Amino acid sequence: MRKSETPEPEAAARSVTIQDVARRAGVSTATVSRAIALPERVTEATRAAVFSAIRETGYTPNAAARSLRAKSTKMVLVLLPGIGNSFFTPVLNALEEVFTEGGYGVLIGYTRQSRSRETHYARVIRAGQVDGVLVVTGNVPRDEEFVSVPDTVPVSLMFSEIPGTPQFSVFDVDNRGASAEAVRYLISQGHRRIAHIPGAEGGLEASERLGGYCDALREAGLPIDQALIWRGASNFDFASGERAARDYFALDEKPTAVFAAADEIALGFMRALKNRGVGIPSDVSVIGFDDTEYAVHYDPALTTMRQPRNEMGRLAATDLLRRMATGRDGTVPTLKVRLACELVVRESVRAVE
Amino acid sequence: MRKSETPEPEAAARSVTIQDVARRAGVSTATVSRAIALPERVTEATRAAVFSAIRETGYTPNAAARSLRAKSTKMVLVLLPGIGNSFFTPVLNALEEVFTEGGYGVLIGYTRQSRSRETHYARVIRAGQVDGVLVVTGNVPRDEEFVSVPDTVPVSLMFSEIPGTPQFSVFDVDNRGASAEAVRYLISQGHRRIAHIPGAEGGLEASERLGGYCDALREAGLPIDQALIWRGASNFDFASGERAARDYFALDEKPTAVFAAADEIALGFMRALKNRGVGIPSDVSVIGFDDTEYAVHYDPALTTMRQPRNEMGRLAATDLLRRMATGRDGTVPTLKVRLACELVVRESVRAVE
DNA sequence: ATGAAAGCGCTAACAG
DNA sequence: CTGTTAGCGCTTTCAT
Repeated sequence: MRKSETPEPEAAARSVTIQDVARRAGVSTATVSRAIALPERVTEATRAAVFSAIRETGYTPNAAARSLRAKSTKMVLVLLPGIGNSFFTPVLNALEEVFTEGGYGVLIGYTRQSRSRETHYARVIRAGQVDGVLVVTGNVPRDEEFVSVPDTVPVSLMFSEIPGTPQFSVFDVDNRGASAEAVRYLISQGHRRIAHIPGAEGGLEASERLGGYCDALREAGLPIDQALIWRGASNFDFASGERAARDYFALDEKPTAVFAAADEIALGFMRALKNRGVGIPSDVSVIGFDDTEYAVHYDPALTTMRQPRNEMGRLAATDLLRRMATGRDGTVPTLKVRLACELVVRESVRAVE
Repeated sequence: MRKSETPEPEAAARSVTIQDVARRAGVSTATVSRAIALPERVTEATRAAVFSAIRETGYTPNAAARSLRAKSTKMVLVLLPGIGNSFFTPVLNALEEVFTEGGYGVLIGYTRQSRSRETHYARVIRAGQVDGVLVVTGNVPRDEEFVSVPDTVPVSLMFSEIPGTPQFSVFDVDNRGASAEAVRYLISQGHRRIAHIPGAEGGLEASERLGGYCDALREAGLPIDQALIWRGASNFDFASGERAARDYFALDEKPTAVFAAADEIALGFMRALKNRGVGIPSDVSVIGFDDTEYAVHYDPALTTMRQPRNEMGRLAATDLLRRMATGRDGTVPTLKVRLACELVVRESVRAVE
């Protein structure tokens, strides 16, 4: 291990630059740069000399200098809402994998539904710190600055579109249609009195899912009863489901089935009911939305509409990669991809009559 | 909205630089730089002129140029193992919050227990792309290059230390002691025949927890029976718990209680038992480790040893912030912080006899 | 095929 | 208090 690897004893702190490599290889810095970027454009001998100099010095190109010159940072910003549920874990996993493979680093940002945070990240983008942005959230970044950015940096949206923004690629599902399908399934199992626990108001996903619920009811000639729509969810979380349970218990004429706008809501609701001795699905059937990790492991295993989160992540990342590669000339068209959801039948719904 | 915000029609693509601001404000670039960094060092009038020029032009300092000059990127790298469970969600949440507040961006990297990935991230560090590194994982990055980096960039470890690396700060829990405490609790409830489902072999955490299990048994004068140690976990995941259930059913003389090395393992195990009609805790008591989000919502709610993940994240981030602030002179001592776990009694353990 | 030189956008001496 | 100047480390013409 004891080699001539320490250039000069006194030059302790300074890190090794392309200059050091050039000197050592007996060539110019331009040649070193070329040997790395365009190996076929230098002599075999030169290349060898350069690479051994690189190895000997332990040289790694400085990212900031490269970015400054190239006007590209090889980083993307992934914006998440930052609510602490696990819905986003597989998404982030897929994104990190594809981006890293494509040579990009992943900078994450949690917007936490806060204006100042959105402004902060808008600044990050304008500072040229990232080459692309992926907004993974049900919450629309309302910041004007934000919507004004994308002419220079490609932006994609996951799960929730922003109406009137053709400059963004979008990867989502048909929330309304899938929700209708979920409710139709309940109806097909003989349920006639079906309640709904919507997500937090204000979000596009929540209102679409509510819309789908109503569609299916209307379609079947069933009445839409406001007493069966248990609003008040603060998020797609357990607590919202537990809160909805109070509405259930307050009701005289109970529904036989419930469509929750998210798995976590469904799980919270089920737990609260079981705690008070209500059997699922013997007394009430429950269907969720998302198919998160815990849906299958819960008891009873949750019947739900699966959103292909991993696939959506892979597609969104691949598209962004493609758009970033083609400069910012906007020659690459944006994509609006709507994936299919899939009904996953497990144990939480039973047929009645 | 139609204002003079478009500087020159032809200067479309080029982004606004400090030069543009200086010209507009009628000062030098140095003054602009100062007005931003050291506002108190310029005249009131100058400051006003500069800031209105900034506003008018929509200027945002270029991150790459700043990093190149300042030799600091204001970014940290958070390395995660990348297994798809939700254990890390709150950790990442805490980290992002503290780092963002401290003015740092968070670059994430999933090592996925892959050598090449570790090498990749070692390169990111050496490229000066980050000012600090947080290794959040039970898996030790074995890469030599990795261990050789930290003289230049502060590195901290969470959940699992690397023996012989005083240059890293460490934030973990006493896995062995906490596990012993969990098993002691089982013993205090009258259990004498207690099984253990260890985590994946090779990890320090898994072996420590197994050690704690043995400690508590020995302490109580109970035999350590290899037939009650159900090895074969591949990770801290559901599947490992389900696999352990097979060992349970294969056994003639069943244990009355089980200590699982992680909540997810416990949940997978419980689910498998319940599926075959085994009651929890009526037939078997189960205790977990971690207190992840789902432990409390499961039925029965899981009794477990809580790791203060959020607090650990906050402390680790704060320490790294502090170490990054003090240059790389290494004058700031590293910390070895061992936090206390807490037994959370819920419904999955019952007293026997 | 290689080298010289310019310059990306910014900050930090150093003068004035 | 403000301007001039140099230069961070790299890539990229433009010559040779």
